[in-house]
Amino acid sequence: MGHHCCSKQKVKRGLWSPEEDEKLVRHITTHGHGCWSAVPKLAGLQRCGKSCRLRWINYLRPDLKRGSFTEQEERVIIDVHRILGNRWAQIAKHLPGRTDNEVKNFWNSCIKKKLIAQGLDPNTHNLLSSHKINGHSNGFASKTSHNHNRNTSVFSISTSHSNNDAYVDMKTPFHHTNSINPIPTSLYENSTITTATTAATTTTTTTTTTSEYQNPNFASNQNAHSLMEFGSRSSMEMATLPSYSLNPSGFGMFDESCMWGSGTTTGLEHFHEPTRHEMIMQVQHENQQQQQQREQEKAKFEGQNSTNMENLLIGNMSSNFDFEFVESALMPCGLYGNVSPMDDQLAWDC
DNA sequence: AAGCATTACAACCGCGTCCCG
DNA sequence: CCGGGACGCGGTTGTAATGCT
Repeated sequence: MGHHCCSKQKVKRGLWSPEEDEKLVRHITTHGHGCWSAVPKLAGLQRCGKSCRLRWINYLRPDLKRGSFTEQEERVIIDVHRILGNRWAQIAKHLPGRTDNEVKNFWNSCIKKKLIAQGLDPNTHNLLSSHKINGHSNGFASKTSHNHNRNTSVFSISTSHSNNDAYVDMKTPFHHTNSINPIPTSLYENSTITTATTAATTTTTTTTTTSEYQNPNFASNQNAHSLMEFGSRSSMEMATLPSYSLNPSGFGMFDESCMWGSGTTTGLEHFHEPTRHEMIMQVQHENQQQQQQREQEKAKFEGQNSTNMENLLIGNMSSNFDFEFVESALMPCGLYGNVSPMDDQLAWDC
């Protein structure tokens, strides 16, 4: 059965033969495709126009880049997917020479599995529930907990739990993060920072939702429980991650208001045990803000080519973002590399 | 070596959107 | 405004290649 556009014709389906490819290429290179529904007849093919279009776009187009995806391309896919979700055509626009079909297949066959293996939900880029924090001995959890609590106000952390080398107070809504993170380093060759965040400069511990790009899968169903799912990862797992980021999903990374030292407090002295009501209100408030921001950012993002994407991402860093400070002061603290629990206080002090 | 399972990728299908008469 | 054709997109299926027992 052919498509409606060519239902009158007897069309072939399935894999294309080299002869068919040749006919299609010859026709399009000499005449252009014009109206696709007319192509099969003009090219002498027993195919439906839609099939010809697909074959050309996904396989025969001369500008296609063949071969496996590079690590950089993979990072871009993950990053953009986190923002846009399964919008393969949009994602593919950021990867010259790659098609939406190719990106989609690569995602389903490879990236998805990698993320799952790292304990990340490929749809939300959040930690899977099976990877909730269950112990407190890992540095990743402690590091992220520190860096998150500064902009999540009523939720706070404590490092005073003596039984654990780095205790995480799970009241913190860990999903609360700062936009694109990580950004592939290769996209930012002129920048001295290897992991970028937006530099929303919150100066107090009151709730401040920073810019955040999230895909629809992540957006709407957050609740107090799921917010806690961002959690631990063993240092061994962390060691396997690319150096550009602690968390390839980009979620739950840093609170720059703490890291960049723009605030007047360390956060640690602002311990406040939230009431249940406060927690609920907090979560609702954040969800609302995030939803609005996601919509705005998504609108901005759509239609951007890769160059504009870089500009957009960089543009979201505030002007007082101190790259040199970040690189010189934080890199040694392990904030951009593998993290050990021992780095915790040191990083904070930075 | 054979059979089965898994993987990777090409291709199809259906639906939504756009455009034009 | 409406209807139909063309196109684009995302989900799904089919199939060849590869790996494993």
